[in-house]
Amino acid sequence: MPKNTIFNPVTRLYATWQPYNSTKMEQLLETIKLYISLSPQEIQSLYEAVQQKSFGKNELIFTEGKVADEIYFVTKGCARLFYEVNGNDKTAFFYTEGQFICAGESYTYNIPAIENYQAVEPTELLIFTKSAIEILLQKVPKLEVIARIATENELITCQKVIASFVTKSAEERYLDLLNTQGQLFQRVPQHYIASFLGISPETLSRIKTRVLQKE
Amino acid sequence: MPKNTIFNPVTRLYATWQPYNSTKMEQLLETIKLYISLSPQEIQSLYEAVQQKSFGKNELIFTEGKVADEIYFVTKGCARLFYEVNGNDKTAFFYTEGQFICAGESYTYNIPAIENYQAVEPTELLIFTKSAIEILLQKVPKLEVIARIATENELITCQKVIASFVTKSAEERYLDLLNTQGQLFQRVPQHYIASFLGISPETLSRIKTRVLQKE
DNA sequence: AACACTTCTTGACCATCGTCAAGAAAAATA
DNA sequence: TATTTTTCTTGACGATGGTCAAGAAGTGTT
Repeated sequence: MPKNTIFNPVTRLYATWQPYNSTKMEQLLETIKLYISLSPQEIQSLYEAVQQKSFGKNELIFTEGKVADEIYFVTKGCARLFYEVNGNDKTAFFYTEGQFICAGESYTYNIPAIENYQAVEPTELLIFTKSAIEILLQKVPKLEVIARIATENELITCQKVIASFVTKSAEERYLDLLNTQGQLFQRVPQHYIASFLGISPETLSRIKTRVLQKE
Repeated sequence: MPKNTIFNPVTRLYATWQPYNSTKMEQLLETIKLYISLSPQEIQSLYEAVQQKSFGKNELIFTEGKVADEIYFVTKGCARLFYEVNGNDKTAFFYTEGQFICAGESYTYNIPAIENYQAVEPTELLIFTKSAIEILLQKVPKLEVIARIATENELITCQKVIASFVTKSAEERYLDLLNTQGQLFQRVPQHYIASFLGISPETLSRIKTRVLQKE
């Protein structure tokens, strides 16, 4: 049995049980507590719905072509969303601690995904399978609220990204990212950030020196 | 009393009542029926929650600085989302028949919106005020599903737009738009489309001639 | 410490894009 | 229909960005 086998409720008897790590779970609970409160029993149901998995640096979390049937929650590390486009890959988004990851269209409409997700540092995820979520939501319907809020927040974030592409120059987007997500520059290779900004690595390098000279 | 006054439940006694147009409502019902079925009583509740308003060409539907407390549904015409950025405006999205419009962050978190919405052709909207939605969802909880689906679909659309900015050139984005939303070029001024593609009107004009020559 | 590998920077050169300005075409208005 | 206004196109030119290539800096591995 390979290490880090994903726990699958359907094949429960055969899979390696990955005990949840209470520290990791607490991080999810913190996020949930921002919006609703849960009884000990409800928390127990949550525990039963989730598994945990660790990914090494550069390890792939999910690859295109598959139908997504899991939602991930980042408890540690950083992952990126990238698209494989004729040979080279393009980073479209970063996910850090406290964020949910889901290949939305694939998960919702059961079609093959075009997204890839990869750990860019050692990363730990909580994993909810679709079937586990169905069971969980029957037991604890008010968690629907969390799903709605997570979706709304991601939508708001995406709309801001689009607004930045439409209204701002590459240099402005770089400065914005520096102000709002500065830690990313310490955590992920610059060429990933470049493609997230919609430019080449060389251009990002030149923008950086240009900005430094202005100071 | 100006024509087309927005019906406001709070000032019901003073506002002009805009009777709903059953043809327009049917369009909304068609959209809803794709996902759930409603009893005659539930449809009646929906009718009571909604008002209708017409906008002339170029009329502003919603402007930045206000806190959004309404969701719109386009039954006829076309609207654009634009941002006002030091003097000139930048179009970030188009909404046509069957789509919901909502300044998400403002509506969700009660903060002033930075978005503007404008009719680019004579446009007719169904309007749901926040308070009317609250009442409606208490009466017909299963409409929550529609809210969730509409949010999910908009998220998926936004993710595709971001993917196109990150992975494609301006010319490729133009060709994509032509294939998927070609009618837009017959309906809205080209400089709106240009800024939606993240380029200047002149560049779009040149891309068009370049593409024509390739054929 | 030595080596390999990845990442980052820099230069050269060319392609693309933005801006300004002028005029043509199309649409709205009188 | 005539006139005004808006939209679209085209040219010129400068700014920005992409690509290729070389080398430097930094990481990780043995």
